Amino acid sequence: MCLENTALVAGRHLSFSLLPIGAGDTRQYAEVKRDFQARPEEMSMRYALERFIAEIKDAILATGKVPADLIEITTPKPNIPADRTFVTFKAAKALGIDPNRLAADLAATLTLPPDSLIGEVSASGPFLNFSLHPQRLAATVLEEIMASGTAYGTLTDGAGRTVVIDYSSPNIAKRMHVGHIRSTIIGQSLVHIFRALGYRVIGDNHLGDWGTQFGIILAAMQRYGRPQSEGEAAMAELEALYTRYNAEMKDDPALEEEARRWSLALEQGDPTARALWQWCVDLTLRAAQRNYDRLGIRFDYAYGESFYEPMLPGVIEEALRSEAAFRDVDGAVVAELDKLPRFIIQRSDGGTVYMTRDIATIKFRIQEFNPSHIIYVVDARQELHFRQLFAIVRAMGYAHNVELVHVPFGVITTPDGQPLSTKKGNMVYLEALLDEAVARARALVDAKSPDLSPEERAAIAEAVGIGAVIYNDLYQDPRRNITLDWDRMLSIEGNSAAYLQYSHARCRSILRRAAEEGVGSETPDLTLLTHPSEQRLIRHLARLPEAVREAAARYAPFVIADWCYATAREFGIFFEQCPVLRAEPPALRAARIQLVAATATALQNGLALLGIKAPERM
RNA sequence: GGGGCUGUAGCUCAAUGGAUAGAGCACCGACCUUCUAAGUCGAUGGUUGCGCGUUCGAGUCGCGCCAGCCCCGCCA
Repeated sequence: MCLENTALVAGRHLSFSLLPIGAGDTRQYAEVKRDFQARPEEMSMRYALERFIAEIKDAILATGKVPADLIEITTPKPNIPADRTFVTFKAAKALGIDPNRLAADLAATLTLPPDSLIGEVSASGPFLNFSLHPQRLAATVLEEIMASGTAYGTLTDGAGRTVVIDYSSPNIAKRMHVGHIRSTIIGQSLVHIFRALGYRVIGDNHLGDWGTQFGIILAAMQRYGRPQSEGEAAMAELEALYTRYNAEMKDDPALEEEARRWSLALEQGDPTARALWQWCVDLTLRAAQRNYDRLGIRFDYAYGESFYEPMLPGVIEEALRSEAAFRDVDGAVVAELDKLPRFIIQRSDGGTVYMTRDIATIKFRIQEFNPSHIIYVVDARQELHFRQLFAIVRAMGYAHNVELVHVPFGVITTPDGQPLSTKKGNMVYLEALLDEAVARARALVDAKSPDLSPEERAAIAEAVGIGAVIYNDLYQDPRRNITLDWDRMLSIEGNSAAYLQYSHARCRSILRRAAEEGVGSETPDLTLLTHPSEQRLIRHLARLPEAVREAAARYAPFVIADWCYATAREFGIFFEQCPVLRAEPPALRAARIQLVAATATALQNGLALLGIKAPERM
C-alpha cells in the first residue's frame, strides 16, 4: 500500500456505503423498520405517544368496523391540525366501502376511554384525525421526562440482543485525518443510539495494523531510526520514513529485499519484528487516543486485523469446503457469487488479503458475541467489498440470523469540491482540525461571553468547537458528501451545534435564576400549559423515543440531529412568547419551569446521543 | 463496458406512498429599560434533472434517458 492511495480514501485502512445489505440486495426503510419495532410482549407502553397510538388502534378496533391488520396509523404533516391519522383508503378498499364514509362512520361511533390521551377525533374526508388531549399530554410527558432524567428517550426494544459496531479503524503508523472522522463520529453516535434502544453494544475499532506495508515501515524504522516525538508529530515522522524508504527502494533492490524480509519476519512472529511493530501500534494508539478523548469516543475492543491472522488458514479451508470459493489454476482461492465481480481470498503465493481477515472477523464476532447485527461504518467506496464479504459469509453458511449492515458515507471535500489529499497538499489532520475548531470557538465565546472566567470560557470553547466538528458530520444523511467549510461548520446560528447548545444553556439559565430567586417552588399545575407554543414544544419533546427508534432503524444519527434542532426551534418560540419567571399565577410559573427543565433534560439527552456536550452556560 | 450513489428554493439540507413539498444560510424589513439577540417574527424564493408507467394518490415505487461522483487490484 502506498501513501498516495491511502490518502484519498478514508477509514478502514485503504483509507476505501446506509443500506443494510443482505444477500446482495438492498432494502428500504419500511422493511428494515420491522426489525426494530418492539415486539408486543416487550412493549412497555412507557411513553405517552406509544400509549396514544395504542389507544387509537384500540378505539378503532372497538367499533368492530375495521380489522386490526388494516389499522395503520401515520403521522400527518405539520400543517395538519392533528397528531396522528388513520388514512382509510386501504382499509376502505379492502372492505368495499367509500373512504370518506368509513372515516365519517368511525368518527361518529368511536368512544374513548376515560382519561384518554386522545383529545379530539374528527374526519376530514378520508382522513380520520386524532389530536392529543392537551392537558393530559402536558402532565404525562413532563412527568415522564422528570422521572426518567438522563434515561428519557431510552427503550427496551433491543433487550437481550447484541449489536457489533465496527467503526473508526485508523491505520497504524499514519495520522488520523478528516477521512477518519466520519466513521469515528457516525459510529460512536450509532453506539449511543443502539445502547439507548436497549441493545448490548460492542464497539470495535478494527485497526489497520497488518499487511505488507509493515515490511517497509519496520525496515525504515530500522534504517533511519524511530520517531522521537509523540502524538501527530510522531505519526508525521513515520509517514515521512515510509515515503523516504519507498522512494529509495525503487532504485535499490537491496532495500526492497530488506522490506520483504521484515514483512516475512513479522508474519512468522520474529520477536524483534513483533516488538518493533508493537511499539509502532502503541505509538499510534496513544496519538489516536488524544483525539478520541476529545471527541468522546470509547471502544469496547480494538482487535486489529493482526488479531485474526491465526484464523485465516481455517477460514480459507472452510470457504473451499463449503464451495463458497474455489482454487484457481494458478493456486489462488477465488469466489464468484451473486453475479458480483470475482474476488480473491488467498493469493497465488499463499498470502491472505483484507477480505480474508474480514471473513475471519465475522466468524469471530458471531462466535464471541452472538450479535443480531454487525454494523460497518465505512466509506461508501467499499460498498462492493462489503457486498462481496456478506455474500461469501452467507455462502459459507455463517450469519443466517445476523443482519450484516454496511453504513456507507460520502467523502469530505473542500468547499470548491476538491478532495482532500496529502498529494495535493490540502490534507487536514484530525488533531489540527479539532484545534482549529476549538480556537475559532474560543474567539466566539470570548466575544459573546466576556464575563465568564477564562477557565469556563476554555471549557465552553472545547465543547462548542468539538460539537461543531461532530455536528458537521451528523446533521445530514451520511451518504452525502460533506464539505470542510469552516464558516459553516462553526456557524452559530440556524441548524448548528452551537445553536442547540445555546438553547440548552438558555434553559439552564432560567432554571438557575429560578433557584437563585427562590421562585417556582409552588406546586405546578401542568394542565395550565395550553399556550400553542407550550403545546408544540411538549408534543415535540414527546417524540424523542420514536426518533431514537427511527435513527436506529435507518442507521441514521441525523434523525436525532433533526429532533434536537426542531426542539431548539420550538423552545426558541416558547422563550419569546411565554415568560417563565414572571408568569402568573404561581402554579403556571412552576409548570413553565418544569417545562424548561424537561426541555433541558431532553435536549441534553438528544445531544448526548450525538456525542455533543451541553454546557450549562454560554 | 458492468455496477453503485447522488440530483428538491441562489447555497446547504429535510420530507414513514397521503392532505398546501418544509428548514437554515444568503438577501430585504421588523423586534433588546422585561428570563442569554448564539434569539424571534415577517417578506422573497419551487415545472422535486427529463420522460413514460404503476396507484384513488408519486419528491418517494418501476422502467428508460441526462448530469455529477464513486467502484469493478493476487491493495487496504
